[in-house]
Amino acid sequence: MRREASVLHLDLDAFYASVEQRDKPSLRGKPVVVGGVGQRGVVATASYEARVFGVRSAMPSHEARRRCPNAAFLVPRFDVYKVASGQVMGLLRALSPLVEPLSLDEAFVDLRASPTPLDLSPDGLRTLLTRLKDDVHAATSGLTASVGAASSKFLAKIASELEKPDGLTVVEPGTEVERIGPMSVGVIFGVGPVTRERLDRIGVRTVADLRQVEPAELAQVVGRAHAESLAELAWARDDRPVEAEREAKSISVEDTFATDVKDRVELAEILRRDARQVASRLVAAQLFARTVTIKVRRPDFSTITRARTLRGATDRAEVITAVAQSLLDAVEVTGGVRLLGVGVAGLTDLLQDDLFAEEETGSEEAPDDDAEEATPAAVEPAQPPGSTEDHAYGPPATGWAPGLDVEHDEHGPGWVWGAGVGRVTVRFETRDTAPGPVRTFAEDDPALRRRDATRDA
DNA sequence: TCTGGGGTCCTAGGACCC
DNA sequence: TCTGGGGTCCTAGGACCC
Repeated sequence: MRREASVLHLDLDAFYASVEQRDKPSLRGKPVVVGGVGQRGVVATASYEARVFGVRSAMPSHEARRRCPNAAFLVPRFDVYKVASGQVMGLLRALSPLVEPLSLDEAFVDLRASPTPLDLSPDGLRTLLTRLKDDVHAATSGLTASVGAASSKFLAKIASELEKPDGLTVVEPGTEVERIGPMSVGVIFGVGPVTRERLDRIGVRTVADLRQVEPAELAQVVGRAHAESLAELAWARDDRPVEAEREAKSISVEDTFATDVKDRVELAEILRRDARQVASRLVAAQLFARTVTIKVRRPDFSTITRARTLRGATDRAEVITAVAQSLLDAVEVTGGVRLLGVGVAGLTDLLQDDLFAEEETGSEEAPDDDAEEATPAAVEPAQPPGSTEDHAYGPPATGWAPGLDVEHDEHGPGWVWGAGVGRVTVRFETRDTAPGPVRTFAEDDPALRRRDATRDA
């Protein structure tokens, strides 16, 4: 805890949905839901207009449709969100170099680390934050942020939530303990539904209630490590530093299939494709991994993971594929698989470790008990590449998912309003136009193309 | 027509070593 | 052949976050 409210937390309001409303004038002021549009999709972000109908993040999309059938349901356009996020992070770094992004739409800033001294008095902070919000609005062509400043990360994050959306709250140092006392324990980062329920059973509902619990009892209910941090946070004691550079600890790729997959050959192909993606992300990050993990979710939603740690690290797709495949071989899948994923952990940037991994899967003889799994050569040819590219688990066959940016030779730029039964409906408008007209085309109309909207800004 | 995808951190048990 | 304790590494599962 600091003497001054020098920790800033910024959170962009309904971020994905707000970007969509910015770029699609006809959706401004209307309910918008961004997320998976398939049968098994869930809501990533709902606009405030959609929240009125009870649509929430992580809700199944079909439930969101039931609650708000008139909402526009769009797939995420991460490339565009990344551009906006980068603009906002840039503004934060201009305030102070010590910025810790939590996601595309959220970050902490340590204002104490500013090279030029800032006025950290409550009034000074309100001025600073007001200007920051204006700058965000201008730089992103209209997005709003909620910001909070306080003496710790914990309080700053609570502060930014208090007046959402478009909020600004400075928690004056010295008022923290009384401020959070009446709040639900759920405001504490790390207290989710399960912990809340457990705390509720011992009569703890508010942060102030938490202060009355014996440490031993708390540890019994939520575990030792968790208990210690909860007890501290209940008194607003939080010394966690803002950390700019956080190194990745794992990389993973997973897919939930539109329909459950039972065929092992098909699963092997998916596994290989996922392993290739993981490997290319390792290569891009110049990292190597020692542990390979697979994740299998069954139709009843039960989920298992299987992991194997290699003697050395690797970034090779063939190695990751071979290990993942041998792990999958030992998993019962006759009932079908709903989700399959591949991940790596134990990351290192030491190149020489890779030599060991090559040994492991490269050796022809494998006499010892703990000898490695099949060689890549034995696994790779199991299925001709590309044979299952267009699949139930992939994107829609035509690629015309609602929300995507397109361009038509005659009508210009627009976005996919809907697609199906061989047709695509497009609304021709952009961020800088008035709401535009809607037209329908054959899905294979040669005049219609995907468009890269990241250059619009 | 239940329940995404990408992560982090913690716990608990077993193997293994000294 | 009467039973230790600490430390590290690994695996599996689960809570939680955005």
